[in-house]
Amino acid sequence: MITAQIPKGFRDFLPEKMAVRQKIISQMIAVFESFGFDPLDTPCLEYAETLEGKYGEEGEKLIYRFEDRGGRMVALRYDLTIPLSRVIAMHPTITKPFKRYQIAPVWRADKPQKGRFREFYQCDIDIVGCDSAYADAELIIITFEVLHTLGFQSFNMRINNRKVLNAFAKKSGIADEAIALFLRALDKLDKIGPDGVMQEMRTNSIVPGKEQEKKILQMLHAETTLDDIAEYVRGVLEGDEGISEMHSILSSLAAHGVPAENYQFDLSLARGLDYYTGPIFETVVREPSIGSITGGGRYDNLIGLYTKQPVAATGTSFGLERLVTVLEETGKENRQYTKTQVLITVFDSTLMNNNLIIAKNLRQAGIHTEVYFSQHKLKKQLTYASNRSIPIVLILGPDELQEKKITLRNMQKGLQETIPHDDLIKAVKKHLA
RNA sequence: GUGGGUGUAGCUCAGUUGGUUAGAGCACCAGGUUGUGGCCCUGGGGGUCGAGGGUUCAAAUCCCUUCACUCACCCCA
Repeated sequence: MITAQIPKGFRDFLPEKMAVRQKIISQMIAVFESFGFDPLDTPCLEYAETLEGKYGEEGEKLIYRFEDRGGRMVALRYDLTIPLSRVIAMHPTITKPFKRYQIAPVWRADKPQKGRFREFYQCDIDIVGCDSAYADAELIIITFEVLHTLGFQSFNMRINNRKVLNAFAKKSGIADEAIALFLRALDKLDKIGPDGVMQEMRTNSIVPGKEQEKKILQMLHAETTLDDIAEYVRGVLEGDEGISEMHSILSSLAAHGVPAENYQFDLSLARGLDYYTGPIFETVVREPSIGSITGGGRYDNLIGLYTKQPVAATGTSFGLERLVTVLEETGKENRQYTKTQVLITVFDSTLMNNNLIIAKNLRQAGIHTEVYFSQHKLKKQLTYASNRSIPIVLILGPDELQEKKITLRNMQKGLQETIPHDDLIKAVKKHLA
């Protein structure tokens, strides 16, 4: 027996859901294109080895992988960044810097919960073949523009840099093998506080001594500024580079007029994916508590894994479902989802051809028109229009036909008028205005 | 992957210490109104009580298994 279900963490999108999604997507694309980004698409399926070994230990477990009929190991894409890197490696002659956007589903074999699905849409923007920190800054500026356009009020874009983090770890005497653990502990600062982070570092025994512990704790406090960190890592080449990138980014954001309350340097931002090499960033919203709604960073070494020539790249990603969830919970969703503007009701089949001609004329005038096909009672036809929030209903029965007139009912106002045939388009437009 | 919570009508949920034909509101359908949605009135349809097994004279209720949903952790968009 077939049970009418779909796999856990997957979803159907009914028209009202699609309306919100499409609105977000079209506004987002407008912003992307205004910054010179072009669309690019890649297949859902990749060879497993293309994806493996890129995301780190935790990410690796979440890849949907399986054997196809030919015995090849394949995998559903886990994000849009790795497939893009593969494309760049396969097409080395593509003009750079290459700016692209992509809005497409990705799959993660995660346990679903609020704002977290096994299939979800990422909206990615990437700049390939440019190592300037201004490229990273532009991604953050676009993030702000998109969220601002969508009507988001309180959001916080956290910015950090892997080079600074590495230098921070090095100065604190953390061994190279322990850096992943160090970053993971650091990432929990929000949740468990400085002492909690230190506790976790102690249990993993990654800090060599008391002196280093004291230094780290000092850096974890909220008052710590970028200058304090710069002072701490001074002399480590990587650290100095990272600090200078941070200055470029922060000044760039200020120059673009991004409000200071919407972004900040945050030493505790680590990001889980292994492939980041430079600036990293993510956006969080306070309510609903849903984790991050965007995230990204620089991945200069990734493309080099597929080809001999390394290519610098940076990118960021919006979680479409999470954007929808936030907009819904803050009450910005749009209830009237149909695009239909006019419904033509029918009395009996002899009048149907007449209705079809009127519908054709309305459509030619750019009006979205739907014809009711079944000879249901008028009451039922009006209920249908009402349930779908169709604003205008045309009624043409024997009475109207005789006088060459049409009854136009404005469903929102509950008013109706009978007008001559020739005035129809003008009248409809008047009611829609 | 680890640990809680919840599964009863299309939806949101009641259902007493196990006790006869399992209820309500909303939604749906029909009529009141033979050419008029929303408000009101009347009536109606709809349930293998998530699934499988067990205990019992008797199970929505107790026990076991399993599936699904949900929340937290891990991690992340």
